[in-house]
Amino acid sequence: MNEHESSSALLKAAGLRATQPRLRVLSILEDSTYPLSVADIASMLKRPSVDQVTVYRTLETFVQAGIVQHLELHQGRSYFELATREHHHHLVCRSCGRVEDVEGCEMDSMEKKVVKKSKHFSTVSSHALEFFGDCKTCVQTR
Amino acid sequence: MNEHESSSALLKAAGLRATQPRLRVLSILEDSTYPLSVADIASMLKRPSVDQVTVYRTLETFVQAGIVQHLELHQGRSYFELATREHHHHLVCRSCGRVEDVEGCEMDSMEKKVVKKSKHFSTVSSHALEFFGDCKTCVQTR
DNA sequence: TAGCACTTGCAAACGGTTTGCAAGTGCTAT
DNA sequence: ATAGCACTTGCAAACCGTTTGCAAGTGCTA
Ligand SMILES: [Mn+2]
Ligand SMILES: [Mn+2]
Ligand SMILES: [Zn+2]
Ligand SMILES: [Zn+2]
Repeated sequence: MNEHESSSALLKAAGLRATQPRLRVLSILEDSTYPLSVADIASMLKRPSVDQVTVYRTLETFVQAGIVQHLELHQGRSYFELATREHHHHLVCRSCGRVEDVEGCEMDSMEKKVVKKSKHFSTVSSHALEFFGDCKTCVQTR
Repeated sequence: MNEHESSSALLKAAGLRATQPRLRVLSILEDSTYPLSVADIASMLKRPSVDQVTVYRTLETFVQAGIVQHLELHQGRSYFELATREHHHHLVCRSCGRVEDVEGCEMDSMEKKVVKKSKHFSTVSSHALEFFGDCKTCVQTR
């Protein structure tokens, strides 16, 4: 089974039609080593192009199906990456936007403390954590 | 020195003119126990009203002056709170948007680990951390 | 291979935020 | 106290990422 066939199977297993736009978006996400914005993905989809609206809808569909994770890294823009990875966070360059994975989350104990101390909440179901800095390239250029 | 005078002095110390809109926005932030959105603040400014654009510019000015902190709690909306507080994080209700402070940040050691493991970054200057859950009121209502 | 439901493209709407510009106001120097 | 200027404000409109409506297109099933 080649990769096209397996992607197709993945979509069908999720109850989704294996359409051209979906297969191509999935392939782009599989090839990327960092989270991508909708604009990133749309700009990689040429010949034939895929409408940006279709990219939005495809990603939303993938999120609902649990195939993709939606991230809010900075300034109100949405980023997406495959959900097949272990829970992790990101390190973002304030200057160029470069994103690097941060493995190893140690928030479990803190979440418990948060619940214990909270007045208005009895459960904490998730958290968002990003680190910010300037990447070596940007530090050098300055 | 009453509170109006001290607010006025605070602004002047930052090299800012103590205008009516600025004094009123500052007072609203001082009175709030949780971060406020621009819409929140604008809706509290009646008789006479203050244009939403002015609220945006005032908050941006305050952020530059280090008086106010800009938070991105969840997609598409900016929140602001006084920067005079100790570093802390927030617990946000996914259902109604209620926000509660979370005191006690334990990220220092994790930031060091992140830097040590990073390939492309040599410093981490800050982090954003929010916890999400459903507040007791929303859990009950469901 | 035909038919239908699901999916896509296009245009337009949306909502938070930013910008341009003329009118207004706080501050400083008289 | 007042005049003058720079800074600030209000209003209208632009901006930009995202969402929605609808007709045309396409994957899947029978
Ligand atoms: Mn990642
Ligand atoms: Mn707070
Ligand atoms: Zn985590
Ligand atoms: Zn912290």
